[in-house]
Amino acid sequence: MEPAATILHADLDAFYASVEQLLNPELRGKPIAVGGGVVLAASYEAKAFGVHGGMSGWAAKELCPELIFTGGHFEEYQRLGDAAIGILDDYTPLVERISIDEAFADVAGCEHLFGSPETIARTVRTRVRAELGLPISVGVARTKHLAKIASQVAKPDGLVVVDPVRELEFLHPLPVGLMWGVGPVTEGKLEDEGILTIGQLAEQRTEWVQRILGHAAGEKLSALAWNRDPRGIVTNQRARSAGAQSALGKKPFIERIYRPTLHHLADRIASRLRVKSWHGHTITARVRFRDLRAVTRSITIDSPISATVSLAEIAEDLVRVVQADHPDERTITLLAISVAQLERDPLVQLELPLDLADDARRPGTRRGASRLSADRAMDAVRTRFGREAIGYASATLELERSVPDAFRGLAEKPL
DNA sequence: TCTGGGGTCCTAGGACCC
DNA sequence: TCTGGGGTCCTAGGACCC
Repeated sequence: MEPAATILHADLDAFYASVEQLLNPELRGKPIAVGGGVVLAASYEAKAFGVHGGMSGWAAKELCPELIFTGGHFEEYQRLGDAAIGILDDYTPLVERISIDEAFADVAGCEHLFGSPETIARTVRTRVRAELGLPISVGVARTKHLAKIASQVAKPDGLVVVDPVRELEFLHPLPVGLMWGVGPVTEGKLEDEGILTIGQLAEQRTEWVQRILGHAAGEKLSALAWNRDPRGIVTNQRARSAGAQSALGKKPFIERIYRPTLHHLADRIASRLRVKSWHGHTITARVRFRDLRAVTRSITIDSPISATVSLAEIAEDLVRVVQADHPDERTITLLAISVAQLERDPLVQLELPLDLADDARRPGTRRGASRLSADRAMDAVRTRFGREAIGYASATLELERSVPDAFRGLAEKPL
């Protein structure tokens, strides 16, 4: 007997835009974009004009002069996204959330309670529409990869069930760009070889694909082209790194500019880490120049980092290394910090001089411990009175923010 | 007037160790 | 002194995902 198609992939359609149209009936049926300087999400009416996420607001307005810019209901995005995924939880504990608006679920063994996978998918779609007022597309298949492709094919507001005996019939005529892991670069390389469909990719030997795309990517895509996808549902994924970035427009590459920005970024990251008593060992700073070329410098240190000022100082040092290596670059357009090699330290509450990296940088001092204590006091104030209540002077200066902090939180993966 | 923010994984070279 | 091979870690860059 063939294994059954029990994996669901559920994906809310044009999510932020749909929420805005839900909240304000006057926006329904109209081309709208969430965001301003950059389009974070576009309604289907706007997509018909070629407007899409990531595009500058200016370019979007060119394509669609009657485009309405709106948005800002961040709490509603979070609440409705959680509620939609919560409906999946009613049918199976095996739910893997991918982002605010997307999740996989495995309903194997749920038939006697709730009906077939297709029935459950229909029920989920009906409930999301009835209880939340939002359109959601669902794909049902035997593997995650195929379920994901099915939901993309089902959009907007549709359902596609892939019969296990007709998988390749469904998969092979589709363009390679629909595959997980094929972006513009890979698609271009394959097109150069005359490969446009998943079926054409499947015809090639794995060794050949690996030579074109690299060892790992070649092996993975060759398998996926035959719908060989070994991945199961993984619940409660934790982040392996935490970062923050800020686009700056065009700013001179000088300390007076990058120092306050790095402190603000360090503050965001370090406070997130401290909430969960995490710390990290590898710190990466990224600087993007005017031509969008980005350079990174990183360092791995034995002792853990979770104090804001220590993280900021290390990031500053890394940025100074970038500057020394690129003396001709006078303008920067983005700064980013990321912390990886995350660990939870069982000793963290002892307030030992944990920040040995900082101490190593200043032999004979024990400032790391006091920094962490000060941070914890500040965290406590923020817990009671909100993030904006208190902060480092240098980090709370008037920074130009292209995207509000409330939006940033939506993209964060739980630590 | 091209490009926001938070992530994951892979590759390739070099250092270092056995 | 030179030479071999394998494994691991670190660093920099890049592709991709939502």
